[in-house]
Amino acid sequence: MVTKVAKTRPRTEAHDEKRALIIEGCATLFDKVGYHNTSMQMVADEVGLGKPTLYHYFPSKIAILYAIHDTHITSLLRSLESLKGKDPAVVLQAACADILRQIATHPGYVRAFMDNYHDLEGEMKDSIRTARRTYFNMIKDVIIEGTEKGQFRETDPLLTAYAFLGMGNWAYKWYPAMAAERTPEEVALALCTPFLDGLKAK
Amino acid sequence: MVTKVAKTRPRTEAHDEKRALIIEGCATLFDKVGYHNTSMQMVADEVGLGKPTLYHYFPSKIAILYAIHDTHITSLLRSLESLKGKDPAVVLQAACADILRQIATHPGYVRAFMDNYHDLEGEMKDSIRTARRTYFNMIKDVIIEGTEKGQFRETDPLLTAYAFLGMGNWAYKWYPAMAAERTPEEVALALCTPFLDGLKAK
DNA sequence: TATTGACAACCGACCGGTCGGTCGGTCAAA
DNA sequence: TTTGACCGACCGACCGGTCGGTTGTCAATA
Repeated sequence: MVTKVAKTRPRTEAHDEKRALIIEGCATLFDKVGYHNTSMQMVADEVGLGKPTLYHYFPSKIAILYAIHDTHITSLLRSLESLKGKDPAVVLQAACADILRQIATHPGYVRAFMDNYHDLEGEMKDSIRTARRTYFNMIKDVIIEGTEKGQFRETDPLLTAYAFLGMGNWAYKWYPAMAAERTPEEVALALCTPFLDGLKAK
Repeated sequence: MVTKVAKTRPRTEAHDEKRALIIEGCATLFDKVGYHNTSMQMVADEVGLGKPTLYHYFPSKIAILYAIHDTHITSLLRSLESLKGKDPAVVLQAACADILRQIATHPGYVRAFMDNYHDLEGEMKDSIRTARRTYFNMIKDVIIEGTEKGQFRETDPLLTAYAFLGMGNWAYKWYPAMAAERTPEEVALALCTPFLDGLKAK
């Protein structure tokens, strides 16, 4: 029988595409009416499938919510990772622009990520919590680095990180309404300039 | 018949107290599990009443959500109103402390206010939207005033107001966990200092 | 090359359970 | 005897998820 070469069927090719399609449809609805007001039937209609077919691609509604969380936080982490080594102030402003870009291009992902984290359960919640913590600590470490280099004034880095991320994260409430007129980079500059100037050591 | 003194029955006295009790029980549950995961039966059990009795005090679940929104925003508005005339930077920091105080003392109110505004309907939503706008515009006007007085640098007051409120509002996600160790005033100082310093004109 | 059979994709109909809300009534106070 | 406070039992709607089955396609076989 030698080696088990060809694995039964394609599986990955079209399958993963449909999965992505379902996630996208879900995100659209989550953006419009929120997670709890979105039924699986609505998702099925949005994607053009029967409701039972959704369960060929995801084991449960929460699993889709998890996929959305995972996609979003993975994207943010990868982006922040690629900024390593740059100047602390530059990293912070770029991270802020990242968040705004996600809000502009994937509002449903961000809304679910912000409002429905507590609806995750078990291992899914653990996994996302870990990723969230990693992201937060990376931001906090950038602030600590800036302080140690003498570029930032002495602050409580925990609270400063919360303040900084609050500015950016909160934008999911208002930025979608003006995303057509203002680029993420432009808005990130306006948001970060006073904050970063105040943070800079005299 | 003279003046219509005693109105049929007590009505107001104990009635309003029970209403407040129901609101408080609701807020406790909203804080713990969120609006959508709180059933009217859970509220009834929390308050020690039968479920139908709740409907003697509120016409619907949404009406309780509205009462919570109304209580919260009214409190914030009254507080901000009382700061009129003071120095812009002082007003902003005090407003930030107000928000943090509300988060510490009424976390359920704040969580519902942040996460479930879109679940309000009709006139209730209109009314809260108006109050939210009023509050936001008052903050924006304080920023404009600071700029006109030459105390703040020139900025886009809209985005600056969003940035400032984002810092404070976002705290409902993390401040409850440390509210026992850090006072609202203390945290408001840490949050506002870099931001306000950066905002101040050179 | 034709046959076959295994499996992915798909779904109409249905199920158990829960939810917001109501009905019809009891009871105590005044 | 009126009226507010109260609630056990109930209802219709809807939701997440499943069942049982059909179809289309492709790889192995003969």
